[in-house]
Amino acid sequence: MNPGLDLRITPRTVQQQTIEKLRLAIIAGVFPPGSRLVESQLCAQLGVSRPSLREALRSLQAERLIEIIPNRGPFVPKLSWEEATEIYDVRELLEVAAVGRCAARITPEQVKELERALKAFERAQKSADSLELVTTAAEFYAIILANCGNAILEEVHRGLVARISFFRGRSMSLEGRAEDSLREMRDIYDAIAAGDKERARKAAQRHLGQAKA
Amino acid sequence: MNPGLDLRITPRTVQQQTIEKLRLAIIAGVFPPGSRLVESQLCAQLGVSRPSLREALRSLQAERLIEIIPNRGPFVPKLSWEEATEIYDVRELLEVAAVGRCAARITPEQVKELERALKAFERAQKSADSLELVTTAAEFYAIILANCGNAILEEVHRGLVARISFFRGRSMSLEGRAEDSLREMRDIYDAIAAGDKERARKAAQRHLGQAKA
DNA sequence: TCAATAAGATTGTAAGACATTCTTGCGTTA
DNA sequence: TAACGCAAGAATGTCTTACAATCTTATTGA
Repeated sequence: MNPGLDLRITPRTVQQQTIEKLRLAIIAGVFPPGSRLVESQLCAQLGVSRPSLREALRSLQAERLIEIIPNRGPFVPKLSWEEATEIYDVRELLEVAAVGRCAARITPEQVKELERALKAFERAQKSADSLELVTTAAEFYAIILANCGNAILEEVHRGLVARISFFRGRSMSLEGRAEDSLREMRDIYDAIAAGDKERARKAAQRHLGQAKA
Repeated sequence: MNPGLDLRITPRTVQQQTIEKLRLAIIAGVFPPGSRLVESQLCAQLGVSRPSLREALRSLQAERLIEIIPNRGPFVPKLSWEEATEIYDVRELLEVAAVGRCAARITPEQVKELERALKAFERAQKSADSLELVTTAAEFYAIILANCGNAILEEVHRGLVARISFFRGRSMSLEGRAEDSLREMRDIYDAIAAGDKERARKAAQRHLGQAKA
């Protein structure tokens, strides 16, 4: 037997589902930044008891997706421009590293996956669908992070991306930017497919540097 | 009035204190990796009710300081060598970046603070106190992270360091390694004090590369 | 010896209760 | 009129109790 393999089936508990529903709702912007989350209302909407809900809220607080002020309750934080910039900076750091690592270890099968993601982004760019652009670009990077060979790197990255999800819907909609993005992402893809670590890092650095502006 | 300044006084709630006590206990190794955390026992030890304790446990779970398997309860995870390596890699990434940023923006006052931390490490090295070595080295880096100008970077770093705290007690005790560390850390300090970003990054890279072995 | 079963322990979830704190509207007063 | 203070209502923090579901362990029987 392989002792490292855990075949345990984890039943989906109530508050686990509560966490996921709330997380998705927050990321999707159902609760806009600044809005308060009233326990009694959420209990009614989700159909769970207050203890279960509160446990879920604590998890989301630890993820920094919500803030909880004692005696005032939880609310969705408003990202200041400063905080958003800091998150973007760290995210860039992680993504550049991930792209480099990915180039050094990617398999042909994963290259195919990445190619599919790139084509999805291309389609989104042609259809000028702003939401699709964001989604497919995120998917492209998610694949890179998933294949960078470091699960921690991926985990931290996912946490940061979740926190700026509301912000990102606004950024990609700038005209003309999408075309540049596609070219830059293709550069990244080419370098990764060629297994050229340094070129991949440079391309990613360029892309993210552009996106910052 | 400065709208960015939040003067709110946050009362220390029961489960906030519970989180902190448990976090410290886990980091300090009171609950060794692999040990189970039984709710009823913790309630009695901490003097809090089960709902409060469970909320605290959810927070720690989100921080990855504990794991909770449904119907089996929480336990302190055993770090595999693989996971530890991944955490170290990301930590290195963050620290090198932080050292560079720190060098570019440090104030004379902060240099003094860093100097004190370095001297504390030097004293620990002379007294050959293994625990002190780990503590003071961590403090040295904590100061750098606190002054790197990016709170997110610091926050992520702190989360990762907490997860490998139990691991680190074992590493620094190697004979001779402390002397090298001191020299390398002095290099980092000198470069930061001189405001030389690239030299600081190189020195940090060298130090962490050494520590990995 | 091994498997099946039953008892005990632990967790997941809910409901209720109460003190504390925050918010808000109203009335009073300068 | 404006500012202050007070009181009522709402929401949260915390605890207790309760019970079903699940896991662990010990016992029993083949």
